[in-house]
Amino acid sequence: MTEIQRPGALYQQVATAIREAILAGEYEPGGPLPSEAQLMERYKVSRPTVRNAVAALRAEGLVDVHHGKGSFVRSASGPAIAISRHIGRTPAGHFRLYGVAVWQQAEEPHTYRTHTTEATAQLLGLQVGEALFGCDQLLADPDTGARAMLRTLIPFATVEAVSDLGKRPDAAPAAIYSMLTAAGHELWWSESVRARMPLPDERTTLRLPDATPVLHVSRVTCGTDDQALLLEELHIGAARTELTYRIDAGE
Amino acid sequence: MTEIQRPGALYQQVATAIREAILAGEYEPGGPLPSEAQLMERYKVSRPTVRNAVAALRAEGLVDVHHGKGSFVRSASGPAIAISRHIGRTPAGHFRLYGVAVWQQAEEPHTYRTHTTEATAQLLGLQVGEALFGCDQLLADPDTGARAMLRTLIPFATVEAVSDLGKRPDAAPAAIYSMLTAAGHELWWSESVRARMPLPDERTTLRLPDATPVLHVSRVTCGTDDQALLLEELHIGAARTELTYRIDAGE
DNA sequence: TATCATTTGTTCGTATGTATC
DNA sequence: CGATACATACGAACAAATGAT
Repeated sequence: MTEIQRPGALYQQVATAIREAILAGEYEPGGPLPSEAQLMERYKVSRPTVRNAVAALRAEGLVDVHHGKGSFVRSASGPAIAISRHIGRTPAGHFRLYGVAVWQQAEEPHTYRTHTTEATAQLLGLQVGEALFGCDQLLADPDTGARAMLRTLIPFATVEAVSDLGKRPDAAPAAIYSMLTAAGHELWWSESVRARMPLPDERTTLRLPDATPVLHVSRVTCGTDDQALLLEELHIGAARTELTYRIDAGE
Repeated sequence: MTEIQRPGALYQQVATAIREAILAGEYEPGGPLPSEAQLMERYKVSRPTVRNAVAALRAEGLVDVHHGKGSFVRSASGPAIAISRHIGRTPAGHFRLYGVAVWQQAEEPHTYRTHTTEATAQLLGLQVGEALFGCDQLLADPDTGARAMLRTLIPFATVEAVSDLGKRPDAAPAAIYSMLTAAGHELWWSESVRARMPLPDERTTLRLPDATPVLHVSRVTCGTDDQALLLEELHIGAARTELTYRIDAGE
C-alpha cells in the first residue's frame, strides 16, 4: 500500500516505488513482477503510465520483460565470465589469455580487406585509409551461452614481414603471437577498455538483453621497435563480464 | 522520402530510418533532428509512434532530447578522459596513475564505517560483515565537467598495521601507497573492470546523459604476504572514458 | 491439435502540462 | 505574451506470444 506522494511525474513515482521494492528484496531476483493490470489496480493509474514506469526500469537494467509472460526482476548474478591479464614475471612472449580458451567459434570466421578508420589508424600508428586485413569471429561460451565478437586487424606491413600470417588471418591470438615472436619480435601490448550501448544489430548477434552495455577491448600488439603489428578488438556484453588486470610494481 | 517497408513494428521502422540517416551523416552530429510534428508528417504516423521511435534511439545513446528544445544527434566525441596504467620497468613501488591527478574534489569527502558485503568481502579476502573504514569522494574534471565517484574501503586490520592511515582515510591513492610501502610492504595490484547501467541517483550525482553506462573499476592493493590491504572503487561515466593498460611481457 | 484466457506489444486518438525561445 | 516543442496522462482497440485446457 505504498502511498505515492513523492514529487515528479506519476510514472516516475510508480517506477520509484517498484524500484525500491526490488532493491529491498520484496520482489525476488528472477521472480515475477505484478502484471500490468495488477499494477494499474495497485497504483490507480492507466496502462500507459504503468508501461512508462516499467520502461524506465528496463532502461535501468533492473527488469526483464518477456512478451506474453510478464516482467521479471533481473537476477544480479555475479560475473560469470572472467577474463584475466597477468602481467610481468612470466617468460618472455608468454601472454596468457585466461578465459578465452574455452570459447568456441559460433560462426565461420569472416576474413576481408578493409582500410584504417580514424580510430584504428591512431591505434596502429598509421594514416587514415591504409589497407588492412580483417577477420571477424563470433565466439560463444558453451557454459553460459554468452557471445563475443573478436575482430582482428592486421596491417599489410605486418603480413609482409611475417608471411605465415597472411595465410591464416583467423588464427587464435596465441598462435599469432607465436608467429610474431618466431619472426624475432619481443612483444608488448597496450589494451584499452571502453563501454558503450550496442546498436540493434550488435545486440542481436551478441544476444544481449535490454540495457546491457558492451565492453569494447582494443588490444594493440607492438614489436621490438615499438611498431604496432596487430589490432584486436573484443566486443562482449558487460552484464556478466569482468576484466581483471594483475599489476606488479616491477623489480 | 525514405519509404518505410521493412518488417517489424511501425516505430521500429521509423527508428531504423532515422538511425540510418544519423549513421550516414545526413543529420549532423550535435545537430537537431526534425521535431515530433515533422516526423509525424514525414512518416505519416501518429505521435505515440514517433515518440516510441525516438525513445528507442535514446536508449541506444544515439540521440539526446531536451525538453522544449528538440532532439539532437549525440556527438560521437572520442574519449576525453584517458586513464592509464603503466606497469613494469619502473622502480619498485612506483605505480603511476596518469589522468587522476587533474581531478578536483567536487564535494567534501564523506568518511564512515561500514561492513563488507558479499562482493567486497570476496575482493578483500574477508568474511561477510567485517568492519571497514569507508571514504567516498566525488571528483570532477574541470576541463570536461566529467564526474567520478571514488570509494576507498580499508579493513580494520590494515589500519592497525599502518596507524597513519586511520587519521587520513581521505588521502590520495599515491599517499596511501607511500604509507603502505613505508610500512614495509611490497605492493601489487589487481584491478577489475565491469560496466553496468547507473541507477537514477547515481546518474544524477555523476551528471550522466541517457543511455550512458558506468565503468566500475575495483582495485585491490595487496602487500608482501599477498594479503589484501585496500579496496578502491572508481565509478565513472563510460561515454568519454578510456582505460588503458600497458602490458610488458616481462624480462 | 486446437482453443482460450492471460499478458505484453503496438497504434491510434485526445487533452493538458511545462520548458524554451 | 505567444509560438513551438517535448512530457505526461487518459482511453480504446487490436496484434502477438505464452501457457493451460
